[in-house]
Amino acid sequence: MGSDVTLKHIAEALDVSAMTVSRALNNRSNVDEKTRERVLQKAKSMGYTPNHVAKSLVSSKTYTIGVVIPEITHAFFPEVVRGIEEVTNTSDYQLFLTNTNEQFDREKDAIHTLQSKRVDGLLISSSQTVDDYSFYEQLIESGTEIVFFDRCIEGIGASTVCVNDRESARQITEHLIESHDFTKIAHLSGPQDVSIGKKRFQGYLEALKMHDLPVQDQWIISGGFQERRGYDAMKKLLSLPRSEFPEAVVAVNDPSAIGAIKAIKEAGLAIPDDIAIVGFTDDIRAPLLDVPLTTIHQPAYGVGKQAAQKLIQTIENEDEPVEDIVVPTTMKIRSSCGCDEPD
Amino acid sequence: MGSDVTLKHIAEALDVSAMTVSRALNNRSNVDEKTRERVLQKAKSMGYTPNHVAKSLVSSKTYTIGVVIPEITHAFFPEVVRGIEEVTNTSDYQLFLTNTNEQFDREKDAIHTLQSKRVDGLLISSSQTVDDYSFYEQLIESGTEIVFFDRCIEGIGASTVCVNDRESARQITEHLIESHDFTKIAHLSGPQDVSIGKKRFQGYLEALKMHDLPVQDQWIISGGFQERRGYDAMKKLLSLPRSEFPEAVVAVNDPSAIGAIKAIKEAGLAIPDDIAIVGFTDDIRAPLLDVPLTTIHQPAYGVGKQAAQKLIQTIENEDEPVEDIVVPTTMKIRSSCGCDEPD
DNA sequence: TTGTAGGCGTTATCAC
DNA sequence: GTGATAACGCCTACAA
Repeated sequence: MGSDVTLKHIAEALDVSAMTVSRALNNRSNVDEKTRERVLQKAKSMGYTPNHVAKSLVSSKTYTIGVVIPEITHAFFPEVVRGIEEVTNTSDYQLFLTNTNEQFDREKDAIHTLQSKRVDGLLISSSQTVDDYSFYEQLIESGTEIVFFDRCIEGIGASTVCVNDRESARQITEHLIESHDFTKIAHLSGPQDVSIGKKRFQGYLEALKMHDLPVQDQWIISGGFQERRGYDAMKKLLSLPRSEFPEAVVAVNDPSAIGAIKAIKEAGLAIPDDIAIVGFTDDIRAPLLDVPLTTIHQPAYGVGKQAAQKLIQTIENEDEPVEDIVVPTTMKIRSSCGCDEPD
Repeated sequence: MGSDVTLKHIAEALDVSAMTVSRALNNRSNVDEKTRERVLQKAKSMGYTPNHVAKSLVSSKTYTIGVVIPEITHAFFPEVVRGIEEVTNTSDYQLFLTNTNEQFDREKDAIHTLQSKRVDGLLISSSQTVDDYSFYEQLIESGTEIVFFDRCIEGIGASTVCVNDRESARQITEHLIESHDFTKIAHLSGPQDVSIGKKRFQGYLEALKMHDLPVQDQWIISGGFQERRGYDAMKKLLSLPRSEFPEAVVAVNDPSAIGAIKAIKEAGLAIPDDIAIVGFTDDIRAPLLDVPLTTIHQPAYGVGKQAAQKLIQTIENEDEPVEDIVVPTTMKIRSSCGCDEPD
């Protein structure tokens, strides 16, 4: 509910018009000071709560943002949401949160509903099963304000906020090559329709290329962003003849790496001695693993904050330009790559 | 946005009344089948999106639920949210998520805004700084539908969904007493205005009492639910003369325990040999710590699911009774209590 | 400074 | 089976 006291009720109680009450409550200048006070007091005593639904109908502005994330239990996303909140909280927007569970169908449904609720804009991180950019293109064409974050679709007219995925993936792969002299490096990849899946894969390839290492198809296993997918992908890798095992593995993200680690252990192999592994995210669990995970730290909070800021500017500013915002990462060297743990 | 096509536009294009369009779109029975099809097709081709804001104004129902949580980065809560989502997703409610950062002021603000947006109901887990139940009482009295979860306020007319905090705290404290013969057991407590703070403390006291152990004020440190608070509380405990150190510590939750562990390590002490420790939550990190944490597993997903179900029933059912729903926990014995790790 | 009329997009209701 | 009208709670625009 909310209260069922309306402007009209207050107006009748005070024997003025509803408009006067509205003006008083909204701090308009053209109200007699005494009237205003009478109104304010009455509103309070009657327990009035403004009805934003009615306001929104008039103004066609809801002060509401739809946030679409693929996996709320991946710790990265709650941290992003916290960043988003930090911004929306001070600018008086509310957040509709929808978790798509990595299902594109659920994502589409959610977005439709959000549109029916007339959100002012959308903050989207695509699910790993996207297969159809045209859905987003239509959305954008129809005037929906969107900012993508993390799992971005670039080049279709919406701003994006991502980390420098390609460079970071290259950097961590190069670390394996340069600091540990590995030449046999596998990649547990993400879906190639999703920006981070593709870019991290590209970064991996780039690193190999820059060091004249051959690309071996059997070491590129297509997996996904969840622990389970990493586990399955690693299993597949471990089904190769022992002599063809890679020395190191670059996982598309930390959950995937954690799944892979499980598979490695189950196979009775040691990390990093038999197989080294690195991730991407800096999951809350990364430093706590038996063998702490070397990974790329992503500033989730900052991603959320920037995405929210950009969206609100886009909403409130006619000619806010479309931008691809890149936020920098830092490499976290721990011991799963073969380094001695610092600290 | 959303589209700016309205019923009226479709009606004009088809030369029928807006009512007919409305009826066709809402699958009412009294529409000619041919008319319906014409409408459906036109609506699609014009890119019509129903305006829920207007609908809500008429029906005074928004199909929207406000979720108020104190700390989105505590992994327990995202998991609860996932449970909530599972229910709301199938019953077509949307979720307004607000994170109060453990600040009661922010919580009150958030709830007011949510009321202005005319949510159909509220799912609340109080912030640790609550100091004023009357706020909730007024809310409930004014007809707002509320279900509390985890951090509950009982006995003021709203349903609650909690784990059996007191029994669980007693059980894990008794484990320290019975399985490890500890007699000197400290408690890092939570705020006593918050249900779980109070009940877990009571459970701790009960266990001591049942085993005729004296309650020592110096071993009861008032802390909070965050890692930082646990750290500070433990520091305080460790400032006692060495001879007065407890043998074991019962922390109010896992984040607090993890903070405390940090303090213990910094003091150069070993877990569990110098000081044993147990938590409450079964945080995602608990099994991964150097010394895996013995704790109480709370079925977060189930808590969310039950809370959402109860709220929706309360919303949709005039005379749904007020209930205090208890969901069972399980004790997770790991090694921080002094046990050998199983498995 | 205050009030009146009209409309935002939808639906309930009653008439045809 | 369909349409006209009024209403939901509020605000813009104009008038007094």
